Amino acid sequence: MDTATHTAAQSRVVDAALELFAVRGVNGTSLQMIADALGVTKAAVYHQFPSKEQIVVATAETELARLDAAVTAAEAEEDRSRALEVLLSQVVDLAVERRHVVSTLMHDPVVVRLLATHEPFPRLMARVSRVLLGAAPTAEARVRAAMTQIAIGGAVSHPLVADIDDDTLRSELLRMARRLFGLPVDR
Amino acid sequence: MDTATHTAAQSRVVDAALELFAVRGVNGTSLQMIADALGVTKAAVYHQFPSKEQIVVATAETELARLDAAVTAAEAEEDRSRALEVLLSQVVDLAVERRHVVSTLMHDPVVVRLLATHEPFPRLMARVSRVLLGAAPTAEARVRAAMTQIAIGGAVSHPLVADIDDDTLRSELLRMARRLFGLPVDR
DNA sequence: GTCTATATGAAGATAGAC
DNA sequence: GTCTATCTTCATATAGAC
Repeated sequence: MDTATHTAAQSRVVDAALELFAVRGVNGTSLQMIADALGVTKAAVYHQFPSKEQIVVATAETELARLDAAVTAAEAEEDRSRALEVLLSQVVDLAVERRHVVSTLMHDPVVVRLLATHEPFPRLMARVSRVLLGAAPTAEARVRAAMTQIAIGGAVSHPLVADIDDDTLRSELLRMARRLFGLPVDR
Repeated sequence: MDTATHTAAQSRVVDAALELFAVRGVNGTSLQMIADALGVTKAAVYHQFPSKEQIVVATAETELARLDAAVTAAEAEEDRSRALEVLLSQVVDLAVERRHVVSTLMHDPVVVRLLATHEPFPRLMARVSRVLLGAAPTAEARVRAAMTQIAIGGAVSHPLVADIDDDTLRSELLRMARRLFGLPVDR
């Protein structure tokens, strides 16, 4: 999942697109809007990416590179509790840091389809789920894993927490997540 | 929040629109698609609603009527724990029953804007939050309230729980929600 | 309540010059 | 890397007949 293969001009497109996607959704964001945000024409944007879909893929890749790193770190832990702790804390960090874009990327219909069908995204999501599920994928474990992914990713952009600073939000989210998994909460 | 003011033809439009919105998002759903799903022409749809926006409003009203009922029931409880229990259990019921559409309605950019700006939706959302927050809107309480709304609404449509039957999903979600609020879990 | 037909604009995308 | 100009398709929306 390489971000390094992007030129500077491509990165500028991705950054501008991401901000717009977060507010208006992918389908609500036209190439004209992206071009306007960059102060260039549509044709200039098309010179960087062959289609709008490829811009969406590039934004998803950029954001998910760090999720990949987090799940890789978790998988390296032998003890299940430690693996969970590593994944939850890194995912919370990531979600808070990217709080203004994370919810869209998880819920936008276009992105959802991409994450479900376009490798390497489904594979990455399966790895995240595997760590959260543990050995026994009971109904309880699956509901808990689903709630965790959704709750962390979605809560960071909820109006109720809009004026909570990053540090507080991070620690509160982590407390809630640990509580769901029966991990020690205080540290 | 009246659903009864719709004619049969209007209700058919709303039902068809809702199914499409859930899969493709509002911006990804054209009036042509809605018309095709109903086997009529676009003009026939425009005869029922003056604009696409009004269709979106009607779908939101239809779905949120029952959330309104749930929060009204909760507000009638004097004891805070009982109010929470009433709201959580009814919201879980509602979310599970409407699991294929609930996530869209909470996250679609068009609907989100509507819920934030178009009365009576913001008022309803504020009432839900007030019950969940309780007397002291601390950071912890706000994060918990945000996580709860998001987790219940979003988890029901998560791939991980796709093949869990409604009854199991309902009881597991309720267990998780109660755990977050320190309510008794077993019953 | 539904139709045909049409207006008007904006979307994604391409050609080719600078 | 960016531009102007253009193509095609599809969007929302309206007029008026049946």
